[in-house]
Amino acid sequence: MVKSRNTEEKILDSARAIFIKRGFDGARMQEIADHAGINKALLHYYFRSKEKLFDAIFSDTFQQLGPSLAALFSSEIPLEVKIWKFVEDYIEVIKKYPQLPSFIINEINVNPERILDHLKFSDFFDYEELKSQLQDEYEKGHIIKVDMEHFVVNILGLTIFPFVGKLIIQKNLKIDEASWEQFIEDRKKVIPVTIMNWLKVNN
Amino acid sequence: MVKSRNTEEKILDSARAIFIKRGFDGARMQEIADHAGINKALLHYYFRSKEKLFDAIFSDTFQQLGPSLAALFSSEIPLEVKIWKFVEDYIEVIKKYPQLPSFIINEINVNPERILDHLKFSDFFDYEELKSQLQDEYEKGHIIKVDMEHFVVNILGLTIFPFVGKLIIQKNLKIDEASWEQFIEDRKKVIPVTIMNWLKVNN
DNA sequence: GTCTATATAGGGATAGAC
DNA sequence: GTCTATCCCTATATAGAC
Repeated sequence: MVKSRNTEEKILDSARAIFIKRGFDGARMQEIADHAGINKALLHYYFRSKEKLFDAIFSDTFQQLGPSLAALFSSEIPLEVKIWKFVEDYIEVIKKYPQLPSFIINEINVNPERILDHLKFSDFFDYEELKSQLQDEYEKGHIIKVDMEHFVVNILGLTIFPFVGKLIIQKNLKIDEASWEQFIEDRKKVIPVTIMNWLKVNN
Repeated sequence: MVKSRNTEEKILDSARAIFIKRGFDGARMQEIADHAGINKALLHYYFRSKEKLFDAIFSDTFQQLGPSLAALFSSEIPLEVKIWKFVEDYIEVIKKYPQLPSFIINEINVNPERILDHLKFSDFFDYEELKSQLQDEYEKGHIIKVDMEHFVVNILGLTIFPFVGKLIIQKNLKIDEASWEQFIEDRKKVIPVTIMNWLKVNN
């Protein structure tokens, strides 16, 4: 029983690593088995098929993300603090799974129906709270008028894009691995500044 | 000869469509053949292997992108005009191949070496020109001091992310297909405003 | 639960007729 | 140049021993 639990976890960890690295179509059950140090047949013993194994790791991975961020964005703290904290937390989360955003984009592109149900933005954002907060700040004259949708897409784009475009950016802007870490660290400041300056009322 | 040219083009068009839709690993030579209305064996007659076919369409696709944008960014027009025009042009280009950014991210993630050589940011940006322009504007007191790297990543992130994240964004922000078109249209304004406000000197 | 061996299918690639 | 038929390998999945 204890043994079994360990094997199942080894499989899940290996499957996650390989699926994220290769994508669903590129992943091989053999490679997952090798990575877990077990036999291919054992994968099918624990999870009936490749599809089911994929579903298992995908749900599992997503339950590890999100929660902390959801709480943050729906909370009653000031908008500016929210932005700074969100970006910092979000970058830290992605750093743990740097290939995850690319992977998700991959799979959604290739097979939307397989993956879309797993994803709920609402785990991350409380839109109504955010929407009324933006409206509120605008009415008080603290910020310019912006659509919640563009606000969300701006923050996510600024935050996520460097991770999904990492190799292209690195190669073309000639940023080596050491500088890259610093570059990401710098974005924790650049992104909130970009957003806050965008929102700032000037006249 | 004329006939042959047409067949080759049909194959390239079909291959592009299927590769972009399914990714390299998910693409099937059979599906490409069906899409082109020809036989599977004919694919191998024109292009020896799946890999070679992939390389052919990839180079080909990229030669269609870029040129206009490269010229724009290295030109001597004012920074603000450059940003507005770049975003507008870039969005228009991506709209022709909306799945292309996801596809590139896919393939780079899964098999960097196969694809990375095809990609040259320098087709799009002249960094030195841009860098000195940013420095120049800063010294004149027109804009705040920003790193060229973050400037580039900001613009690209704001522009590209909506396309790669389309389905997630649509689903979670409840934007239907009709509104989506308008949303993208709106970004032609939102993005330059975001960037320009970010750069604005306030004190 | 875990292994070896094998069934079965799918897909890239080639042979050869026309 | 284009087709049909087929080869052959690879990958998922199952059977069955231990």
